[in-house]
Amino acid sequence: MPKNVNPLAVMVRKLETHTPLGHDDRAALLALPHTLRTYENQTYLVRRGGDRSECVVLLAGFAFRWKQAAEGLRQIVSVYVPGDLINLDRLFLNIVEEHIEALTITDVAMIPREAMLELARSHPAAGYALITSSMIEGLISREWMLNIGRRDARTRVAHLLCEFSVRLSSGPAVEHGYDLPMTQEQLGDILGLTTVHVNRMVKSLEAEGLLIRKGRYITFPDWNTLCRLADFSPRYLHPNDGT
Amino acid sequence: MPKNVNPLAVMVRKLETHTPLGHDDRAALLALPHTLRTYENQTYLVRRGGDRSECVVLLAGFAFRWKQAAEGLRQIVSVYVPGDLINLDRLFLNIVEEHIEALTITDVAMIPREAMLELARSHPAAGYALITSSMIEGLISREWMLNIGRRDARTRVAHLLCEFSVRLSSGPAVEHGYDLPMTQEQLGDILGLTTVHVNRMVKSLEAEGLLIRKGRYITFPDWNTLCRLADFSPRYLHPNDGT
DNA sequence: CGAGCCGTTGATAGTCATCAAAATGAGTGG
DNA sequence: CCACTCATTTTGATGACTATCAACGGCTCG
Repeated sequence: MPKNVNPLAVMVRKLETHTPLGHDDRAALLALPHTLRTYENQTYLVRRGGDRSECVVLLAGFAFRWKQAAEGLRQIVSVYVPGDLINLDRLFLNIVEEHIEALTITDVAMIPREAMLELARSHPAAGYALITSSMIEGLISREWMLNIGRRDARTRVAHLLCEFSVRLSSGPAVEHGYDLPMTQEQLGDILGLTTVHVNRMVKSLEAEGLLIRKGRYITFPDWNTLCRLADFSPRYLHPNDGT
Repeated sequence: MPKNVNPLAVMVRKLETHTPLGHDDRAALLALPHTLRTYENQTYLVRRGGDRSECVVLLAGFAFRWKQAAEGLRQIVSVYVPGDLINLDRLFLNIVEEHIEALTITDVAMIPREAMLELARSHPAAGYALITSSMIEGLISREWMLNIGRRDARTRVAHLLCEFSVRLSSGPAVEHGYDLPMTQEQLGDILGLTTVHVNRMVKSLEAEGLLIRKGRYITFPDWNTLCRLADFSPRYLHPNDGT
């Protein structure tokens, strides 16, 4: 990250993809007091019963939120990408059954809770943007529910890979290829599948020429066919386009 | 509903279960302009591309939100009970891939969008309460993801029945029995199972004496055992208790 | 009384989990 | 540079859970 660039700019840029902001609002968001931290891979960003006094913004790297069933099986319920506010809900709720963990090395900004609430009062449009981002998280959750509940394993895997492709590319012109930030075991924990079966589905997509892998880097030679097979449409990721 | 009672009282009561409100805030919520409507069973309360100018409050009856996969399979992603704001997210998002449908005959109040936004500006605590209720909806969604993704069919069914039992009983002292407002097919659409398999799981629970049915009315002779078997803990439904 | 929805049951098939173990690859230290 | 370790990916064999298909019974309602 270059010097002299406000670290929160990545968050503001993200908010502006779905909500228009005025100069004042943008300035107020960038002026939020914050402290920067770096977390290692596989450490908790937010833990059960942890501190509720700060809001965490993901600046670089990836993180995920998970829950656990009685038998120890894990379900990943959200994945966060740079610019995301990863625990906005903890401004309002005492959440004890969910954990947020770094998927890679991450840079985050911690913003005091009071500053967030005050911002929402003084700059309604900025508060509106924050709430909107949380509502989009809900949209994604519900699409995941559909994915897990009503699509077969291959379609599920393909759908998730498509979603990441869109979420990780900032602009529409970017090629559909990226570095998958997680293991197949973690994919399984997102999709409600076992590691073994995820592997077989990935290989099956590869065998059909819909996916090319070089290590963790994947590309999609035939994006349109893949989307059709995956039952994927990016509409739920960009709900306010054309409105 | 008796005369001289403000229909929105059911909503305010619900909000107060998770967020304390002052007299002013309560009064402002009750003073929201609204029109009352009744919807028949199986009609759309909110439909794709529909009107975004009003917020719908469920006063009596039940409703659900659903999405559809390519093959026509349906996934129910939320169920709403009296007092719920069922489309708060549409104040912020243009949602086209989700529908909200009445499960029973329902009474609703329609509140103009502008009045809602103005209320949030003039009475921050009331706005806070509204957002909190939306965050709780997110908590439930994520528990459903865990349920669908990582629990077997019997546990899934039992968990859902436990959840409804808690959500439908207003007070802690209420017995754990209620009138199930949906068919087994709809249960399947919530749980990602087929009708046939839901039926078998329900019967299996019944055979073990964990469930008694009289038509749609169900009771739980051994609530504690059922909760254990269902991997159910009501914590996610009452996130702010003890905080 | 017929129509239609809902719940129930049986037989069969298929998807995905489970168990076990071998490859691959990155990182470490000698 | 070469063992060596460890996480991750891959493969095979087997079995369990759930879907699918088909049909029947019960109930409500016009």
